[in-house]
Amino acid sequence: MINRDKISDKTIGRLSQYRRFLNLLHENKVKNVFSYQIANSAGVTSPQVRRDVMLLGYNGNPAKGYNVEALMECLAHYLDTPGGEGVVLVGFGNLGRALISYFSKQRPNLSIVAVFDNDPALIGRVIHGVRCCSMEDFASVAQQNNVRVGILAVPADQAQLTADLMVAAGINGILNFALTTLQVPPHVYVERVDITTSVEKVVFFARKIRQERTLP
Amino acid sequence: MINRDKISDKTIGRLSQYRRFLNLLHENKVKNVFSYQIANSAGVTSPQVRRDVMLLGYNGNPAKGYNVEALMECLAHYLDTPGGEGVVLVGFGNLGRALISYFSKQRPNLSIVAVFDNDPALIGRVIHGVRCCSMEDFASVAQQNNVRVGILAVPADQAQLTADLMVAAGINGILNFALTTLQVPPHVYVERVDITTSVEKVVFFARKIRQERTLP
DNA sequence: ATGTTATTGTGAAAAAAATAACAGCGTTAA
DNA sequence: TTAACGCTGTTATTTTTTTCACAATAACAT
Repeated sequence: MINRDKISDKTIGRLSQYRRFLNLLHENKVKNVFSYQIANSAGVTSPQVRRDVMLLGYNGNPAKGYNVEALMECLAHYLDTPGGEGVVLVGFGNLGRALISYFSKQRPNLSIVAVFDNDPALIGRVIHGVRCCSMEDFASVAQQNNVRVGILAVPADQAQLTADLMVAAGINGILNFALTTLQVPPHVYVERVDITTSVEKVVFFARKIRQERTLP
Repeated sequence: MINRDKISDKTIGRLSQYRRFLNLLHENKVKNVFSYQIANSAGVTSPQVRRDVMLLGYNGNPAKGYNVEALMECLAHYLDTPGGEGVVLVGFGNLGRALISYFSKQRPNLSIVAVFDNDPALIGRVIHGVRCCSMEDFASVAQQNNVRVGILAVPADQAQLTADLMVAAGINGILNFALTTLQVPPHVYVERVDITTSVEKVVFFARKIRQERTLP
């Protein structure tokens, strides 16, 4: 029996990464893989991979490593929602469009059910087969499709309002690209992608490396 | 003297977030702020904030809290490159354009020096005052402008090649949006923004919350 | 059969991060 | 002037996460 209780944020992130590599292997008809190979592809250590895999309850083979298909299946069973998960996207700007094309290349388990924007000029436009709807239809579309996860790609000043709409429509997982910390009830999980912070981190550590290479 | 040595990735991320809130306060003419207010804005705890601020070497006042301007200055001194940092962006697709508009609203300390793409149809196009250049000019532009940080917003199959070009041109900090783990020399810092993984995390934890609310 | 090899699975140790706890101290108000 | 208040600065504690280390083991060659 898998214990899904005490699993951390970080572990899920890594499992998701491992899966991408496994997909690649599977496409190339590779049958087995060692922990250090997975580790290498994800930029982590091999004990880390073994430990993460242990959580899944999957057992590898000391001589052949992990069976690619079996491990993929195990990961899918662990990470994916049975029957697939529908996601809504709010914001049909450049970022929204970029996200749509990310998803169009995705596995079928995750699909964008609908895209919304409050700019009348954008409503009705189609990209990658997805049509932009008016925000007025948000609650009804989300509820009819039983959507639980929303992606927020709107300007910061509309983010909280949009998040409130999402929560009211029954969504309890939000991926937030807006440069704001959202206030949401405790039963809503928010993952934030903060591009400004990411850039500042890169700038800082890149500079730090340069300084360390120059001085000592 | 500030000790920049043993600072972690996560701390820098938080400092960057604090700064955004401080900016907001400053615009609103707020003079002082308490640790718990900063904590609240960034979704962390107040001891965490005090601890992070401690690293900067800045001291607050037990009765008034932190002086907004002084703390901002301290953060700038710590995080920013004196004279500003120029950044190059590769990839003029939807994501690239979204990033350009993110930056156009940014503080002047970070600026996009140039944007590149290898699609001839895009070269010469201008967005937010930034013109798209050919990849052929990459090395010369990057070196002439002394650029150290690059943003990678190209499809996965071109990511490694582009990263190699960046490294060859003297860049030692990369923000990678492509769905690949880059292989770079140890003196190059890579920060990855993995949208697929982020979505899968949200899906997982949203589902977990639903299950925990239904069952017990 | 059996020895060899390279890997897994996992408890134990170490490291890192977050949290708690509280002494010390400006400020304010009496 | 002084007492009360509520916050900061910092040390200690706890929790979480990662790494280490090695016994157990399946496959393969001999």
